[in-house]
Amino acid sequence: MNLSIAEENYIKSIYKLEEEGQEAVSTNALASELDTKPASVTDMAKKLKEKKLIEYEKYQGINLTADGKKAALSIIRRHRLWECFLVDKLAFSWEEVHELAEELEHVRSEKMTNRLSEFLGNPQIDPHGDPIPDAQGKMGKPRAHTPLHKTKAKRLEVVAVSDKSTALLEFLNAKGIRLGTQLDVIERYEFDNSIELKIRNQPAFTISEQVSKNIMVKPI
Amino acid sequence: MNLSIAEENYIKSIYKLEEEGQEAVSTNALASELDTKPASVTDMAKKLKEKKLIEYEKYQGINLTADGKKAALSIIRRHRLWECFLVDKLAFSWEEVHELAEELEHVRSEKMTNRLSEFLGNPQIDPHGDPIPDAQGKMGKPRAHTPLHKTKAKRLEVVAVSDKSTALLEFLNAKGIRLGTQLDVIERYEFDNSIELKIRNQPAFTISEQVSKNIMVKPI
DNA sequence: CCTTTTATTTAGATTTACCTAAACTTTATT
DNA sequence: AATAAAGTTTAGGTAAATCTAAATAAAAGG
Ligand SMILES: [Mn+2]
Ligand SMILES: [Mn+2]
Ligand SMILES: [Mn+2]
Ligand SMILES: [Mn+2]
Repeated sequence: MNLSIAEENYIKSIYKLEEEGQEAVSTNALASELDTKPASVTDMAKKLKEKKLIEYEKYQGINLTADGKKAALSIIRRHRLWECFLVDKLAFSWEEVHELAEELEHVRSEKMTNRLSEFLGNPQIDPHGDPIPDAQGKMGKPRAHTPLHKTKAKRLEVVAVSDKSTALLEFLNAKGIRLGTQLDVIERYEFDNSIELKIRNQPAFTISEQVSKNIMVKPI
Repeated sequence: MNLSIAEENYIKSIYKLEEEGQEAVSTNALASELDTKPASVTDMAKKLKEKKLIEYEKYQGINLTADGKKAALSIIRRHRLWECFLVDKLAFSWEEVHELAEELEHVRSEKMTNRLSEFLGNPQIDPHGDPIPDAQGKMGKPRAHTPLHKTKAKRLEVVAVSDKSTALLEFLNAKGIRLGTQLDVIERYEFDNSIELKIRNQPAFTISEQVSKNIMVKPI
């Protein structure tokens, strides 16, 4: 099954949207995820169905087949390993690596991927806290996928971020929030669902619901 | 100047053929270097001329402009740095890295390239003995470009190989020839220009002119 | 210098991945 | 249930990078 770069990007996005809970991935959702037009998605859906990577019936949305899932996990493995490489070895910061990994992920070589993993010490999570599928395509469940805005606990540790945009990650940098950061919830404001937080030895600050939705936490 | 992958591969091949001495690079030579058809080369030549990366007049062959040369050196820098990475950090052997670097070279990020170089200790030559252009696009002259079949000296050191095919490199592996290997020329046979060689503590062996043309040496 | 051979270009197709605009389905709202 | 709105697909096009076959130009050989 030899996939083009475009096909790989589609497969990865379908995987992402399925994982986010979409029962069947809609044409519009995919188009907006891939920053393309719905008509283009329909075209590609026909091609991926032909290749048996997705199930697709007109107007019924898209789902990955077992083969499609396998392909997705392999792409995601490469993506996340390269992100680790860029952060751990080339000293990039977490907001810089996603775009680069978006390209590096398309160099397909199992040997290189496995050697890279080994070189990095077989990391289990990438710089945004997402789990890295192993060579067999098995991915550890996200260590916690409770977003900050949905937890009741008062003392929390940041385990992942779900949005990898430079905008969000730079905001978090500015506030001193990174993976492993421990947070105290001072107050939740019902009006706009904003949350007041405190990090030890620092002044408290408030974040919007938009932000808190994208911070994955576990209680400590 | 944003180049497609195809354009980058053309630029790199033109650079290579010019370096090998072609005054003006011919359509056929480029086609065979790129494993494509002459008609496709003509099409691309028009496009690259439009972008001012080459000088080209119908039937007159192709030459890189200053801009074209700059682009070529930047691609070659990335290619060779990735080859170093694969050999030095991921323990690949020299015959495995060219194809992978052929893809990795197209991920364009000056920051990543420079960080990679630094991470590798700013290497000056790649695993095949070719010099690596620096961040400013300056490339050290090949340390020696005397091919074995043209030298008179009896005691030699291997400094580079000019053909990067798996076939040649595996042959050299089998004979114990790598960068830095010291060779004694035992005999030159005029009939077929084959050469009998000896490496210290090993039995002598003979190589064809085909092979000796691709081994770059310096006297010691 | 004329002719044959070789090299190169043009013309016309094809494939992939897009796009816009129009048509059609599904779903939501009165 | 009828209609409006939203979502999706089709039809028809474009641009990039290929290709084959035919035409044309350059080079080589007598
Ligand atoms: Mn990422
Ligand atoms: Mn990608
Ligand atoms: Mn190479
Ligand atoms: Mn390449």
